[in-house]
Amino acid sequence: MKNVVMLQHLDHFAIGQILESGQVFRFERVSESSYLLIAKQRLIKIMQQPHSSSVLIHNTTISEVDDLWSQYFDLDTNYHNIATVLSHKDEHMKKAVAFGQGIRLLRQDPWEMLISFIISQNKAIPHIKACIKNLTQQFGFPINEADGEGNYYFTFPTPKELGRATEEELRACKVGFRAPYIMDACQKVLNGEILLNDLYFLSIEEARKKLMMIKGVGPKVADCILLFAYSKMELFPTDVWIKRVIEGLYFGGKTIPIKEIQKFAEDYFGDLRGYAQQYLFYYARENALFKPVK
DNA sequence: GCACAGGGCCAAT
DNA sequence: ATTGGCCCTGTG
Repeated sequence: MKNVVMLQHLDHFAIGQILESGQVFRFERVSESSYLLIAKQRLIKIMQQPHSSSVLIHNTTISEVDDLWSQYFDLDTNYHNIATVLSHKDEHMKKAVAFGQGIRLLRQDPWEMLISFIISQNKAIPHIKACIKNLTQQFGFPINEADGEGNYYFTFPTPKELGRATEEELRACKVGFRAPYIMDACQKVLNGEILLNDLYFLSIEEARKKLMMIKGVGPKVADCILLFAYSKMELFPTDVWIKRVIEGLYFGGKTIPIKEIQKFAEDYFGDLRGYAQQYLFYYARENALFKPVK
């Protein structure tokens, strides 16, 4: 890891909150102020002291920051305005936004998000991370740079690479009943039935419908893909955490159907509901809010 | 040690 | 429209 780039005067950028808010799975926490991240076929180390507006990125260059990381970290979006609007909704949102101060919505790779969120269903985040790591080690290729301690990391396998896997090989990566789902995704992408690059230009409803043609992709998984890869900020993926935190904060703990929760989010958060979802997810999960008591 | 739930979805009723 | 089952694993 040789080249180091320093970014200064970053507004609303906290690497810990960004990576730990459940939108990305290919990272490792090295210390409180240091993370390894695998993205864009690269391995970088990001260092940021808590509450600092400066960030050090190891193993990259200025031109890569301009060409890759600026877009990946959504540096052109003004999060000050977003955070201000959401904070003024009510006291709950004020707390959630303050807690998640520095969160940004990453612009990630559609294929990686597709497979990652197929795997995510009915799994806990550490387990999701482990499965994805297994897949990359089995079917990706080594990134030409170690982490400084001799550990090697792997690219996310392409549709072609992953498409060569048998169901047994996939199950050996601990993905369980999702193995046929992954195979179906590979097949539909490889045979051109799903053109991931075209989804950028479709309406949300059309893109959603396309993604849900893949086995194992339902409404929640499709919304995560569209939010985290295609930057459809007017989506509000509603998982168990979001469902419980919305019910807890806005419906007195009453059980509410997911459809109604989505409608509430649309009316209440408007076009900012993708951001609201991210703050609320991080807030609820980190603080274990509204977990059913045993 | 065992029951349970985890960034849900499918298939059968 | 509703519901049981699901691979696997960390947590209680």
